[in-house]
Amino acid sequence: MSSSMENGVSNPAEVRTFLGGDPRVIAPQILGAVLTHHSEAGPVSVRLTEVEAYMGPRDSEHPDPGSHTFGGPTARNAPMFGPPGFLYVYFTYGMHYCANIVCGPEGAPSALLLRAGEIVEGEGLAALRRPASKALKDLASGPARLASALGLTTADTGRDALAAPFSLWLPKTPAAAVASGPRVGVSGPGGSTEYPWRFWVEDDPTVSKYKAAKPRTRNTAG
DNA sequence: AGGGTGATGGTCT
DNA sequence: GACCATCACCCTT
Repeated sequence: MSSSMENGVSNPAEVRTFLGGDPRVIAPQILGAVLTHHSEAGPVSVRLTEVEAYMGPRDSEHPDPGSHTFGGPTARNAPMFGPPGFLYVYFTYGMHYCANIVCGPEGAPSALLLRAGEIVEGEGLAALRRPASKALKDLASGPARLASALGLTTADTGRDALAAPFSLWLPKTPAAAVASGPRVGVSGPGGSTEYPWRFWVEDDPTVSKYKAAKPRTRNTAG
């Protein structure tokens, strides 16, 4: 066993218990964790440096208008209503995937959006999947970039992140300097400072660049 | 270093 | 049919 393994936890039962609570509490502690995906082309591992917490539906103790569960269960968000430790992957903007790890006890759905990380294994494969990336630190410096680098698509939604072909390793000592602020790309009150549910490792170069979304109209003529 | 914008389709009302 | 939990690229400073 490697020394890094001795400094952390990868036992699925232990990790699932850890994920079974409030994602806003889990978020600062999961930073530094390493998620691995073994594909036929090889493994890619990412050390998480930025996550966002999303809470349960309307009738929960903490209503979250920014969450996909706000309107209640649908076919898409079904994994969020299941047990913790499973993946919720969705397709957005007609071209990108974003990956979450489900948190909270079953019946009180919540999740952590994996927003950014450092590729610590399989850089070559990750770079093949992310041809536009010009620097190693940008391979997973955004939610769609991270999903792409790991090779995650909606085919992976509902799959167990703690069992083959996935694994999740948790460090025993959490990241020292964690910052928090409003979530990115969330419109309405869910994106305000009243919901400072984005957490990141301070001064880490792989954290995504915050760019406020500007409202735009789309040309539907034709 | 940072703003503007085209691409492109699932999901839900 | 409006809205996206976005990215890359092309501009201007």
